[in-house]
Amino acid sequence: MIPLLLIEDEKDLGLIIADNLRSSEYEVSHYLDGHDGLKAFFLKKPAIVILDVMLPGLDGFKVAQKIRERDRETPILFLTARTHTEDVVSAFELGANDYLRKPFSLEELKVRINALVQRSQWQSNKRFLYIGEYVLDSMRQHLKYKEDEINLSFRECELIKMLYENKNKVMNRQDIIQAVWPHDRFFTGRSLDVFISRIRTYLQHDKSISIINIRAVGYKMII
Amino acid sequence: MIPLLLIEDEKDLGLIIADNLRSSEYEVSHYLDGHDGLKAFFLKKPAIVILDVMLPGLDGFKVAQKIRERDRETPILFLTARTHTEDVVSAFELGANDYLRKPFSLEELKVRINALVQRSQWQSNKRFLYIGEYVLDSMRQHLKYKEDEINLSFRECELIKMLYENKNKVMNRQDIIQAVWPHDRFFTGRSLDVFISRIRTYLQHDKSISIINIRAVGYKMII
DNA sequence: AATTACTGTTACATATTGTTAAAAATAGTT
DNA sequence: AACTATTTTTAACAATATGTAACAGTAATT
Repeated sequence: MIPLLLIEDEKDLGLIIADNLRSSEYEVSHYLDGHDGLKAFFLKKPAIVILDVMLPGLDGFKVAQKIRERDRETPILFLTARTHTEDVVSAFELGANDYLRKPFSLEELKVRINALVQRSQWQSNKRFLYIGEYVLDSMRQHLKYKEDEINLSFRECELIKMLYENKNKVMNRQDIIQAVWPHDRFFTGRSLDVFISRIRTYLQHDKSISIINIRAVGYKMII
Repeated sequence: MIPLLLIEDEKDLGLIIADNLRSSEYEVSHYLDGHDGLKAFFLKKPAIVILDVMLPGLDGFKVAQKIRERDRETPILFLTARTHTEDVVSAFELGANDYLRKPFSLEELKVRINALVQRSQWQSNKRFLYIGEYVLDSMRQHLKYKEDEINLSFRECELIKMLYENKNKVMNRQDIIQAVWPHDRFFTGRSLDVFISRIRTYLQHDKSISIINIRAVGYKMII
């Protein structure tokens, strides 16, 4: 079940949406007011937020803004009755990921929600990562290149996943270590370098993939 | 300029869209037919694809499918005249990232495109700098001259980038140091001069590039 | 011209990273 | 428990990046 936060003041509409989504794979928390909704966000950490623009108390834009101050990942989908494009523009500027004009079909809403959740990192337990010409099956810890399949160890797999999910960004050593060796609090050794070396050789067949070092900072996977 | 591929068979609509987008920051390639558009995709590697559903030759769904067989990253936005939600469902299943119903406002289209491009990995429109006869891949930290490719270190790359982005302007020492050595707060040494010396030798093949010193002030890249 | 301040260049010292092999730890099996 | 296979860490050495020092060269100032 995927936790979903719905903030919508029209009681009936809210109920219908909530009901409909519950019957698929979502666990819906429904709030009628901006303040309550915002509080619930930080409490429940939903995978996605469905947010009405016009709300009593705190309007949808303000709620989105508050959310984005502390969370840049969770997708937000706006529901809007207004038709002005400026609204849409400001919604996107506030970090909205999509919007839907009322009236909308429930089918359409579901499609959008699925799309957003699927590509959001809430699903970072995504099983298959398509890394250049490689396919990483993070569940089975397999790395496939064309017909060849390599068995990865747990940490090898975690490291590749971590770098790929942050591709084209510099990841500093500490953050990588935190992510891949979460329990070793006094990790001082050079295992990371050894693992980097190893996964470089795994990934060497696709020339468009490279892991570069930023001296005294960390690593960056480029693809 | 961000490369954008538009595949739309209605000539006039296509022209209007292309025109409008060109005036912002997009470099639009417009194709009227699925087959041509698909070919163009692999040739031009656009940052985003705008794809009409109904097309002569290969329809939009098939084009998307073919694209997704080899590329899972580039965002695809569908334009559809049909209203059936099933269409939308199948579009998303094929890997579409968004869709827009005709008729739509150009403003809205732009908003959507911006949102998609921004969160896609193609933010690297600054990736390649064309410095005289050299090409700097600032992501991979490579400097290419004709067939030769040099691996740059992180700071070498930053320095070249910094000077090139401010070409023909005098940059004073402190500003350069701030940009390239952001953490070293008590950097007093002469590394900058040494690095300048080094990148001068890297860039020596193209006589039209020079880095001159402005005594007691800083450096200026002339090109 | 002599002095001074700054820059160019080279060589070297040091710190960080790359790579390989072996040791140690862990998990799986008999 | 003993043995085996696998994973992870450590150790050692090689390669590279960066900073420092030294000295040569150049421009400005006296």
